[in-house]
Amino acid sequence: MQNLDSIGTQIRKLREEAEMPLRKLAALLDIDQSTLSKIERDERRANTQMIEQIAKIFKTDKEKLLIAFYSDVVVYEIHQESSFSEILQVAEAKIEYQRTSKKQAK
Amino acid sequence: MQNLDSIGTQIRKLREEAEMPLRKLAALLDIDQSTLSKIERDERRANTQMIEQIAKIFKTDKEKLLIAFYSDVVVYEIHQESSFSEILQVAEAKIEYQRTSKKQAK
DNA sequence: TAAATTTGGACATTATTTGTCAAGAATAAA
DNA sequence: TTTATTCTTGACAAATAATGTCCAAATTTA
Repeated sequence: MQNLDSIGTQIRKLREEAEMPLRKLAALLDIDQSTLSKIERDERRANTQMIEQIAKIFKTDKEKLLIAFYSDVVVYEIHQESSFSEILQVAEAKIEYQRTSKKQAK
Repeated sequence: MQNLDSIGTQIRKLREEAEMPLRKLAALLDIDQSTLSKIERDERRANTQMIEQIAKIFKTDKEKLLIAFYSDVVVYEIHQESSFSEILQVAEAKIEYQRTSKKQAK
């Protein structure tokens, strides 16, 4: 199954497996080390450019990281809602509908 | 199946079915009419308190409106991503995991 | 202990969201 | 068509949230 670790945890694991200090990864990403520390502990959000750079640095699948990243975003938005399962179903149907119809569903 | 109209469209339909002018609903919700106009056309976001008030005003199912609202939020966050289906799957698994485990998944 | 690494918190800066207004466009009524 | 009503648009300020930066404290490693 898919990796259910948060994007922060996945980044930290990649970094630790590579035995790279946080300070160094922060430098590569051109962000403050305290910012990266917070990202790895899910106190701040990464952005997609960072995810892409991280995938390159650790030679890992960019798409998997992006899935971890966006699923965290989705969880953050709806985790408190009891009907989360219906919400996700409807969201999927909406996206599919937008994709398949020429005209944009407004 | 569920209603795939955007939350804005659903609000507008409820209001028009009740033959209530936008101006009046805006007053009931205590927001500017231009703000409501934008919400109905999905240019601005409603919030959950508005949704709840609207459900009461038009005596409709609050939960269905909330599902429309949150699914729009989710669509907005991930619609540009090709792996949206996987993202939603992982998001659901994450939420279920959080719910079933005593300890919070961090 | 000393060195290196990571974390926490404060703060300024920037970006995004929200509220408000007034004028213009569209629609309906007279 | 004129008038009245309703709705939309854009501009702007105010409030809120996100981001970048610094530095000292805490933690971990050697």
